[in-house]
Amino acid sequence: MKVLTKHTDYAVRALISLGMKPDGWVSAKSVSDEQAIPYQFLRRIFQELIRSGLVASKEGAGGGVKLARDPYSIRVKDVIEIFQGEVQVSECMFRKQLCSNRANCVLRHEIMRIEQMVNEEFSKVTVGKLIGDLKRVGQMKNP
Amino acid sequence: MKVLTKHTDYAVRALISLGMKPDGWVSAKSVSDEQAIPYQFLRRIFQELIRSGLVASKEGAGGGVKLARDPYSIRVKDVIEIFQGEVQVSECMFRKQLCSNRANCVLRHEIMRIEQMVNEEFSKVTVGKLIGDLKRVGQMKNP
DNA sequence: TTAACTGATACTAAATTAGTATCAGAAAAC
DNA sequence: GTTTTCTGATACTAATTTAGTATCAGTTAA
Ligand code: FES
Ligand code: FES
Repeated sequence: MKVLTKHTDYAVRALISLGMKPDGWVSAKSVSDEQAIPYQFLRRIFQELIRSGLVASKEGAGGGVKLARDPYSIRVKDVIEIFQGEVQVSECMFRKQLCSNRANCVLRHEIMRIEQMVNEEFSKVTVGKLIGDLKRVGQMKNP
Repeated sequence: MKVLTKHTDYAVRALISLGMKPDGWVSAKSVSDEQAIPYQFLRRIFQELIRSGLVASKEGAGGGVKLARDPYSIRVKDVIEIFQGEVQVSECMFRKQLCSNRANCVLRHEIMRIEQMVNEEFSKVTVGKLIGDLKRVGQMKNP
């Protein structure tokens, strides 16, 4: 069971990459090279991030992308939601016909409790925090 | 983002169904009818559950399946692992070349912390507990 | 006017998930 | 002893999701 798809994975890494070069525009090409993400795939990921307002872009030579917001305001949860939709453990494990009182359903409670926890956890992790961690430990190659 | 697949969903519901009729063998057909799960699909799900030792089976007329263990010992986590493998948030968000010190990787820590929490939560929920909840609230049609 | 970019969108490939079909064999019922 | 009711095993197809590619139009700076 894998929770994060490549879309999310690449997107977070691309955002971190941008967050580490806060001045000026960065081309998708350079991020693609640096992070070894397939170029065209990354292009489309950026377009989503741009549409969602996390990333700003500038066309033409010398253009590129950069973070549109404070890295600490960009939560991994936001990225997941852009590419994978709302976290939901299961639509509804027990169908309506079996579960007359949906609002009070105890099973649903269990599931939603877990859902909420996952959401909270992914909300705590921001791009800014990840960059901070990386810098502190000094693991990422390109500074 | 959906965490549980139909396999897991159906399996848990089938296990609850069995757990509610603790005496004697129950045919896959009757569970299929009761829970509105495609028959052949359910057959294969039972075969997995049998192989994994959660369910016992008896061939021939009058045979069928039943829980092989105490319902309180069957965790939803076990079922997930049978059908969807280990819960893992992401293989490794930052590749080896970017992340020299895998053991100390801070990003990995975040991810594994979340992974562990999800696992713990799904470990707390057992078939027995779900049956207890259902009975207490009296929602499921067939007793 | 050319080179380096993004915007938009159509397309293909691979993997996973969901579901179906079939045949063999065991046990009970008749 | 043969018919019916069941599981064991396995092969197959369909649908959906995920991953990745390709192309062309348009913008900007040099
Ligand atoms: S399980 Fe869906 S409402 Fe109860
Ligand atoms: S992100 Fe994979 S080890 Fe650090």
